[in-house]
Amino acid sequence: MHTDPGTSSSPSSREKILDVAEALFAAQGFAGVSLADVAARVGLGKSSLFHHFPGKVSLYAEVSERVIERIIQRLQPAFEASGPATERLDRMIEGLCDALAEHAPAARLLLRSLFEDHLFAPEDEPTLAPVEALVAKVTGLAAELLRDGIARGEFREVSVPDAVQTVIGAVVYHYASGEVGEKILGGPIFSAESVARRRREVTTFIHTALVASPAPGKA
Amino acid sequence: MHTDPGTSSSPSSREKILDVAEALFAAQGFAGVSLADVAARVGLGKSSLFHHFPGKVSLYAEVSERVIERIIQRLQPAFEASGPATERLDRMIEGLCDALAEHAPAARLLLRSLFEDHLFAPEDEPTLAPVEALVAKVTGLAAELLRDGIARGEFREVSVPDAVQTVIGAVVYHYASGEVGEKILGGPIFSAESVARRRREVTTFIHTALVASPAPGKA
DNA sequence: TTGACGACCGACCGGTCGGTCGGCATTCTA
DNA sequence: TAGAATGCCGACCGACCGGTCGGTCGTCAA
Repeated sequence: MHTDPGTSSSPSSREKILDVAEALFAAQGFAGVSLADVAARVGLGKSSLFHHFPGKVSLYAEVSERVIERIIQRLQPAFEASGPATERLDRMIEGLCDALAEHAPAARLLLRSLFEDHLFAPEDEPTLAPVEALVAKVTGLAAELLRDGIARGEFREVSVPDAVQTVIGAVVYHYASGEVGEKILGGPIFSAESVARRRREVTTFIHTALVASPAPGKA
Repeated sequence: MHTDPGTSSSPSSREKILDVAEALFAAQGFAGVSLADVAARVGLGKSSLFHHFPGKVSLYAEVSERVIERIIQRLQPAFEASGPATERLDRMIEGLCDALAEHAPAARLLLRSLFEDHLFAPEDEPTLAPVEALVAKVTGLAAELLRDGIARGEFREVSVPDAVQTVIGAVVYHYASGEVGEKILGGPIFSAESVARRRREVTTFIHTALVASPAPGKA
């Protein structure tokens, strides 16, 4: 009947709006983006945006949902696998790296979505609720993976919530760090070689930090 | 003669403006904050803000400078010490944790300052330049510490820029994670016990990840 | 007593914000 | 061919934005 995100309604304009809005929200934040700018870059009149989305917050929420869903899709195999926790951990981090690396705005948008809670009125909460649910889902699965690894004796006995927080920060921040990160790296963040090196480095870093036994493995 | 930031001019109002602006910028971002709101919370008329700061970007820049300078002050002893790199590393991370923990808005403001580059016009660059310089200084010192530790054989042979990025993300993100972080923790972020636990966990995490030899130390 | 000065204010400016409204094509349906 | 959606648009609205302006008030030095 109504908006069926995926194929029906207008397959072109709606997706284009989401793409443009995603890039702009990531670069300038919710308050820093004007719908007139979004519309102009898509090639539509501003009022046409309201045909596809009831308002700015809804557009922002849908953009965020799309980003997180894409990441969850990448992490699913790591969570569903049944091997040793160390391997699932590596697969999770690699999947997260890949998801963030192949879609530049994702990391910034993700971190921003954590910061910009206080910008929305209480009446907007139901609109944002699905996003919060998705975040809670993925962090819950990560915590479960860590708990399992500790129970199996594969990981040190760390505080699981703190470890989840550390992993999120260590992985996500890098792809959101922009110019500051590139100045630290001395080169681009999203080049093929940089992405590959980052994946290797951060996976080893977290692996080494969590695994109890001395030998980090065959890698 | 004119504005001497520190003690002269109006010791009260100017500091109050900076305090209020810091909290608001951290919570809502540069674009999300209105000067009218700042003025109202300080208890001044909006036009009085322009008496102390030439404009919004200058206010933002000075707030950011103050935050980063406070952090650098905390890290100084770690950088100036001359003991083993492992101890300096621990001291650096603990200092960073303390600085971020005792001043709640700091972490969010810090991360935001990385994200909100694209919000400012080229003409604002000279105003923001001191902030970038301070960030470059502290990241440079951290990189130096890591390089030294590797040269001494105390740390694994990691990619130093990546390790710096990982440390920043692992430490800073947590104190900026807000409601999401508290949902993951299952409790407050800035309570005394939470801060102490976090400090211990993240220090051990990074220490374990970087140090080649097994024993993480006495702490 | 005077006069310069810093802190402060209300009123106001041009411009931009998110959002609304009525209407114009095109296309699908019957 | 009637008619109902659908996608889109320009014009418009009230609210709010950062910033300016002219002026008031208390303080302090001469």
